[in-house]
Amino acid sequence: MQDETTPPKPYHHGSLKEALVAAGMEILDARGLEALSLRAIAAHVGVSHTAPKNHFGSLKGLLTAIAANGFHRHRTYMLADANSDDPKQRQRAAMQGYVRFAADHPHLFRLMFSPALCSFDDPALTNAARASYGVLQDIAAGLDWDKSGLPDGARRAEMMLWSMVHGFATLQVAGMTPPDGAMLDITDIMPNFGFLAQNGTQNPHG
Amino acid sequence: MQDETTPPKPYHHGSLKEALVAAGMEILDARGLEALSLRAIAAHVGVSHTAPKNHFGSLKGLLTAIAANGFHRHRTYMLADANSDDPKQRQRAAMQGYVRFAADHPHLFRLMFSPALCSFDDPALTNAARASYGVLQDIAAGLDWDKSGLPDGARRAEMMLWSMVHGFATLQVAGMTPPDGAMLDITDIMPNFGFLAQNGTQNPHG
DNA sequence: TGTACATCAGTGAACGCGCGTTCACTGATGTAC
DNA sequence: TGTACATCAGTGAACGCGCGTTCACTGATGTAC
Repeated sequence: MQDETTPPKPYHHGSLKEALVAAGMEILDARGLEALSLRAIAAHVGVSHTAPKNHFGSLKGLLTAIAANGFHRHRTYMLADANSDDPKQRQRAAMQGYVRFAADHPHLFRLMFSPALCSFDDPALTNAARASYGVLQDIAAGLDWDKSGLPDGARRAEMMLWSMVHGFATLQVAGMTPPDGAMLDITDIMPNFGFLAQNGTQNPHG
Repeated sequence: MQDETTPPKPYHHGSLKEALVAAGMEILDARGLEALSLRAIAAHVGVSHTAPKNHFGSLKGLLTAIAANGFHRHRTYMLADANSDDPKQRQRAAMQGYVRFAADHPHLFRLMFSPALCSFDDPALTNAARASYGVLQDIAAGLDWDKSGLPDGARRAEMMLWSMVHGFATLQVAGMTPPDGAMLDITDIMPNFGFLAQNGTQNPHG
């Protein structure tokens, strides 16, 4: 007795692949990385827990797809203010976007940097990660950070910027702040980076 | 038939608590964080897997003790050159020690910064972590990093230094390096920190 | 236009695994008197 | 010096749980002719 408003659930899902990735995201945000199992994801979509195998091969394949999607969103966060006229503002926004992404999706962020869980042999994942890293690269290129005259100055600047913002995000996600610490903004710990500084935004004295 | 060279194993271990922590360290280094279970640790010591409960209450209690021990070793790594006459060298060594610890004990490092796995309510853990952080604080105090005139300069400098070195170590442990990247030394990405720089140690040109 | 058949997508029961915890217990130790 | 007893430390079987994978299967779709 199936009336017209509740059509029978079709045998084939139609877009199960995308649905599984989306479900994985939701479980990550709601219940964390430890709750992210094949069975949990399949149940969230309302499908047999063996169904994902057809699309992803194994759990690791599904986690890899989720991580790749995460890097796309990560990039979007960093480009939130990409249309701003003010280059300083664009750069600040990218740094803040990196950190905000980690704060909004701490477990996804962890997954994305866990080579034990997702496979960085997968081009979809590495391409997504590279695209996200490209935003950082563009900023580092303008930094003129390394004045030592040594070669590899560009890479040093990139690695410096990446280390700092990644460390900040990681520590924040882990709840690690200096013993007496109030929350700082990422741009407030890099005032020496001329065009990144956001002087006077909080508690200016004098 | 027990000869004198193989005395019977005593019913009481004598120093099971310490032995369990040591076993946990060894399992972490040899087989990783995922292999670190109550049963594995107990088996490594040669004891019933319910025995740890008497000393640690639960798995989390044992992991917390392991993490606390990890922070002690972490501090020791940073103080490797603490007796050097050259303050620059002491500071460089501390940064490098932070990174080297993570490289030598990647899974322990991960555990130490996983509040989901070990309890930061335990004073033994927080004290050990604070002691380790103190080494960073001492370095940051000499940095004169924040020239903005804003209050909280000390905390900004600490957080900057901590973020950078922690990010660098985390990315290295995760196998994340810039797309074309050879391995850099932590001190090579911070040449602008005057007294931390180690100019000309690799590939100086001119 | 119809039919046969290969392929794809999803099912559901069963498997073995390792996990942390509970439980009643026993061996060893320490302490009061 | 001896004895009773409480406490501590470790045992080993059993529990229920959730996991990823395997397996034989069935429903749906697409394609060749």
